[in-house]
Amino acid sequence: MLRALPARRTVSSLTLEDIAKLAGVSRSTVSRVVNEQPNVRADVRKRVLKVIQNTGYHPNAAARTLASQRSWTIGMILPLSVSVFFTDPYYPHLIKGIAQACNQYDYTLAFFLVGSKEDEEKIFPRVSRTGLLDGVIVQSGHHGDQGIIGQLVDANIPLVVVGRPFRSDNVSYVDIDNVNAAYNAIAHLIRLGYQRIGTITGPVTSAVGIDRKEGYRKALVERGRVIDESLIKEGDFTEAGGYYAMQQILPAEPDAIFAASDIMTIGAMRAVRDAGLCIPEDIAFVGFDDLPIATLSDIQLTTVRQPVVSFGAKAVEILIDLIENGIDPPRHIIMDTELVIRASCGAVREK
Amino acid sequence: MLRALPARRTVSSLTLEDIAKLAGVSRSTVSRVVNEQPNVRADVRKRVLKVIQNTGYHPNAAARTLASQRSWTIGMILPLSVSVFFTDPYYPHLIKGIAQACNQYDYTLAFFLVGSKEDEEKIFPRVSRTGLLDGVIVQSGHHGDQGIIGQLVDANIPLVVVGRPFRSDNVSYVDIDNVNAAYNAIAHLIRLGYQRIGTITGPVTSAVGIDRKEGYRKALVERGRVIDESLIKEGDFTEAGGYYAMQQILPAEPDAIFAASDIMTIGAMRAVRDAGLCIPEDIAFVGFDDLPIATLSDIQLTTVRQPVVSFGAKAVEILIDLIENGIDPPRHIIMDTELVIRASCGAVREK
DNA sequence: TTGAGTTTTGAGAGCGCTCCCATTATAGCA
DNA sequence: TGCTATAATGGGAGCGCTCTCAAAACTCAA
Repeated sequence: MLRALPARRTVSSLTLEDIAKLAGVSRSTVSRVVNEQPNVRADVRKRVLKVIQNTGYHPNAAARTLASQRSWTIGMILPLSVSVFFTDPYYPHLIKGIAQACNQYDYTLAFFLVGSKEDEEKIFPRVSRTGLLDGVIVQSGHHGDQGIIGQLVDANIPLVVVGRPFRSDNVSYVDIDNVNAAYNAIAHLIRLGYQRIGTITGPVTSAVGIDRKEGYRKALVERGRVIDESLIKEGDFTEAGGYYAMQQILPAEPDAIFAASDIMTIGAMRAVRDAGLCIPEDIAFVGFDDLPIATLSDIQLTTVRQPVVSFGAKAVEILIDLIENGIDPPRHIIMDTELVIRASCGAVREK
Repeated sequence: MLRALPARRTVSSLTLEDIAKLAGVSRSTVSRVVNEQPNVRADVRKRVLKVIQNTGYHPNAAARTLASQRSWTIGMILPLSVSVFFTDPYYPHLIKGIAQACNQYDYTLAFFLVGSKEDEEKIFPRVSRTGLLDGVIVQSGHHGDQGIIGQLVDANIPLVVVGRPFRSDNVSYVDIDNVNAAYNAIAHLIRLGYQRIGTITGPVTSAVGIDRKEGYRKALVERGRVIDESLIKEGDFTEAGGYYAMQQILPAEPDAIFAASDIMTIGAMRAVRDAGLCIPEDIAFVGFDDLPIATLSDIQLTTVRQPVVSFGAKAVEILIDLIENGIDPPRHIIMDTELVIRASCGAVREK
């Protein structure tokens, strides 16, 4: 043999049959007890439970999966540029929401990070192995996620997308109303009397980037304002991207900025301070996310709160629903956002 | 029946047998081809491969695991306080390292977040189900991880700990020399002429907290300095914790601070600025980690670089070694650190 | 052409569970 | 007390692989 086979683990762990023998019943009865099924006499159930307790028996996950065609494992795919994953606290929050919900429903969470082009090509074969996953959650909103979403849909694998994907028919997703959330943020700035409101958008290759920009335009246009393209720059959801975009907007002399994420807002505010200007006196800010960093910086951030942890929890719930009750029709969940008003927009006096 | 059983997925996916029939060979031969074993005639192999390609066949993961006693899945356990997970960029980096290595070796990564006391109790039963995981990586350095580490060791489950655990005999781990790394940082500050060097430690319930503090003491004592306890405060690896600890140290009038993480350094520097002092003129800083945030703030951070992404990659490599070649003897890997000198320690002029 | 050695192939058993169905025990009622 | 309806139990088949072992096919030298 050219290639050494991996060593066979010889863990002599207990089987259903062993427990059955010890409890003086059949395999089937033990199975019923383990799976909390009815139709087992109370005293028998108790006896079996005692043997299980004493022996520390756990059912073999693979055998169970093979026989039941269910793995009680869901996959989480994060297709994203590396820089964003490391700087944007959005992801830890999402992961937390998903992981917690998995704990709660006793599902195992398999984690797939798609960092490179090669990862991208191999992700579908890896994820679609039968007997591995019951369903998949994909974080959308970045380039390159359409491929895997399409493949999963075509393969009829239960799927929930976090953030509405571009082609959203046939796909279940959890999202917020990005247009409306941005609209409200801008309406707030207009109400406060700002005249030259700029925006740092997300990548225009993402639904999030497009929708929040659309909300910005809509709010201005509805009030008869002219859209000044020099007040609009594209960011990439990083601190550095926010800084750079802000530098580009500064010559257009904005008096308020709406940025499509808190982390970009932090970067943009740094650019403003570096230019010797004051926040919010010279330029006011509204961010997006309301993650802990929003209150960590010197200036408390006015920002659109989106329930990121709940995204995760909800995505898991829906996915389990799809797994157990079929993927049709697709479920679409729009969660609420809220404009949290703090100091950076100039509406509140700094303490 | 009281409790509805989950719907049985009726995915009529292909089996080895199907491929065998289509290729006109036996199940065994197809298995050999799939597993890249020798002793298959070249033309037969080609024919089988073609059928696999055309049909899009993937072996069933559960069946394979059941028969081979190997799941090609490893678990990653993050036992930690929620606040740290969200603010410290250490974790995304570690996750990246582990996830990338799993991609590379074609292992699946199962992710377990232990957030609460209940999670803590349930984690071992969840992880130790046979047929689920081939091995486990645990992030150490926090309270409450000793329980799960001990249980895994007792159960003979292949295990690699990231960060030396308290009881480190019998346990494989990946770590740095924290004492020495801190020692070098302090030596650098002494060399620059600072007289009242303080430190913000990690929790003294963690090996990291203890060791880095020990390095601090050692460097000072070796040079005949007296340890001033009012210059030493405990932090919790959060920005807010760094801020608070710094506020407590300020009355002791330090001229330099070594903080046990970059994120705490950021907080501490904020406290210094809030007190109207300048960095590094009034108080110099050395941090620990050298994650991207170190260069993101206004003042470029001098900091001890530890190879976090490599921790993850190395941990996976060692774990696979343990899985394939047995867990004895335990493997201990100490990786290199490096003091990265930037502006915050006063050694370099601010650009 | 034959026979020994080597390579290639196929059949069988079994991994540990679930689920169906047949059988047996129990309860309820006349 | 017998009879039926119902609850509890056990056995068998099968999930889709891997791995061992025996059989078949092939090689090559005498």
